[in-house]
Amino acid sequence: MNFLTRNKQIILYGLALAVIIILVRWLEISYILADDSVDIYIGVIALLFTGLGVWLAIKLRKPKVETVIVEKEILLTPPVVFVLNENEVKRLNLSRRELEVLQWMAAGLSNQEIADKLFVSLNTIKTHTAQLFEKMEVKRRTQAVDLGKKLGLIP
Amino acid sequence: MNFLTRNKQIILYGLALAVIIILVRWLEISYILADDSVDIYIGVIALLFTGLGVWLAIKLRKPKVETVIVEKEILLTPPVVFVLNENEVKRLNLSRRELEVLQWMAAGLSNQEIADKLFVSLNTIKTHTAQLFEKMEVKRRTQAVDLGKKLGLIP
DNA sequence: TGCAAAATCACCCGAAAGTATGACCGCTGA
DNA sequence: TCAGCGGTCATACTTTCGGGTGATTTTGCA
Repeated sequence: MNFLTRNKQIILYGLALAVIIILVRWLEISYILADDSVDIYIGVIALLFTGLGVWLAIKLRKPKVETVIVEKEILLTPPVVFVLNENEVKRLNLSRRELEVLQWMAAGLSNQEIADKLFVSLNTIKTHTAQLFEKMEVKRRTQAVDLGKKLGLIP
Repeated sequence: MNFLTRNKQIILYGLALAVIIILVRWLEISYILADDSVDIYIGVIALLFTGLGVWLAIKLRKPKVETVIVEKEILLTPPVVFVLNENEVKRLNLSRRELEVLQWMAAGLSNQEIADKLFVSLNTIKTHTAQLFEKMEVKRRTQAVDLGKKLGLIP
């Protein structure tokens, strides 16, 4: 069954060949074709079988080449490399120490913990935070952290 | 000039046809071909021109389609659309209210402001935050916000 | 080298945040 | 039906935060 389907073109071609040969033979026997008309005869046969060949080639040649589109998903991870928004730092006139305090604040440290980490007194950190809030125009450390992230001051 | 190049195949085919017809005519004249051998003669011609047809078809038929592999880079932008990390919510056993409070906390609201926004008392918010901190194992709202962002609980 | 800005520290006070505990209500699943 | 949970609220207390003010030292730069 599969054989028939797969070789349908070839079988059809063979049958067509047979039919044409039979036809030609019959014409010949019937004396319809004179000896003189051999040229035309050959021409017709040639054209016929050329057409057949073309058809065969087109049919048999598989559509084959498929366009393969490979969709490659590439996950970009922008947060991996944090770049400080220098412009905002300048605009807000934030000092280095204030920015540092802001970063630790964002990490969830208390003023005391920041003080310990930076080896300064609690009061110093308080001063820094107070200045920071004033410059950033916020009232709470949570607001400062939120705004800081939005402005690209902290990762 | 261009005409010649573009129709080279067709011209070649025509010429081949002419040559073969001349050849056949010559054979006929030379009495090499007897009347009896017409079948074989036709068969040969048929095969010949079928081959020609196939060759023609293959040659003429387009500079076959090339395999095109397109690597499509799809940018995934995670920050654009925030999806809540349900797994973490379940793991930490956070209630809806607690998550809500966390979100407002992350926006920089004070407990009193959150209370006003949710139309509940300050004490209620305090209870929620206390429970939240216990479940998240943190001690401060800033820590909760930081961890919440890392775990995908808040945008 | 001098000066402004930055960094440091201190004290006080009120506000906000966080801790601990107890209580009430409504819903739900065993 | 009853235990458990989520949500609500309250009181009392401690800790931390933030505002205000003032002062000294350090540092970067013109």
